[in-house]
Amino acid sequence: MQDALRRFKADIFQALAHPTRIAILEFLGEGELSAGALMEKLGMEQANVSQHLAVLRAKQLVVNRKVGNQVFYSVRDPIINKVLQLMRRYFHAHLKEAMDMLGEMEKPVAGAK
Amino acid sequence: MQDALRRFKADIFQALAHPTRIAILEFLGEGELSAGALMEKLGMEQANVSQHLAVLRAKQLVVNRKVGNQVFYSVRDPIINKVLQLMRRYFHAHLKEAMDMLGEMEKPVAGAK
DNA sequence: ATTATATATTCTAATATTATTATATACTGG
DNA sequence: CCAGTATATAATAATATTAGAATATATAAT
Repeated sequence: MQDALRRFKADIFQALAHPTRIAILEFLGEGELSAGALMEKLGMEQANVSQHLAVLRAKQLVVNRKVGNQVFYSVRDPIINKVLQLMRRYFHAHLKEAMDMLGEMEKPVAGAK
Repeated sequence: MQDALRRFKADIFQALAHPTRIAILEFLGEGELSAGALMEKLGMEQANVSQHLAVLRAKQLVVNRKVGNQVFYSVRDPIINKVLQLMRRYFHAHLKEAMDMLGEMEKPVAGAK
């Protein structure tokens, strides 16, 4: 069971582990948005955004409701926003190292990347 | 910049996105441990644990100090523990769906899984 | 010096994730 | 019904991550 719980958490983190999906969640943190609106804000391909939304849906991080032609998305549980908030704090606490990490982007650590 | 920030966050989440690494961080949450002790607790191959530690090190989620023969690890910033705590709350809030998700483990969603 | 112990790295095959392109579905207005 | 708009899915090629086996390095003990 302990292990199942960890797999669950890992799955959620996996869903969070993409800049586009983080952007989506951050935009949705300010309120409900249609898929099209998100696409606009992100400035990305329709199909790509839709796929990332599918990932977030699969892990139930977002919910959607259909209104006529459009599909509106929102974050299911504000805890997720809190997690992202914590990450912001973490980022600021380690700004310097973070910048370095972003700069290199290619440290030759085995198995890592 | 906004985008760099999101890449940074995504990278951290990526590092968290594995059950073994979550287990490692949770064990370390209770206090410093040697690589060997972790290996014991996890019941996994030495090389495998070492690789996961390398990932956590690369993202600076853990720090290590060498004492003679051994290497002791600890969590660098307690914010990470808070994140894991929040995930526990999230898990409990959605226990039922979580169980379902773990049960299936193979929903055919495009781009996902 | 030799052997033993603790930990890290390299290599590799299997698997998963990603962006892109093409196509499909669903709803709306005429 | 037909055309148009909004969104989702499928297929695919490029890339990344994973576990496991083999090997390397560093320290300690004899």
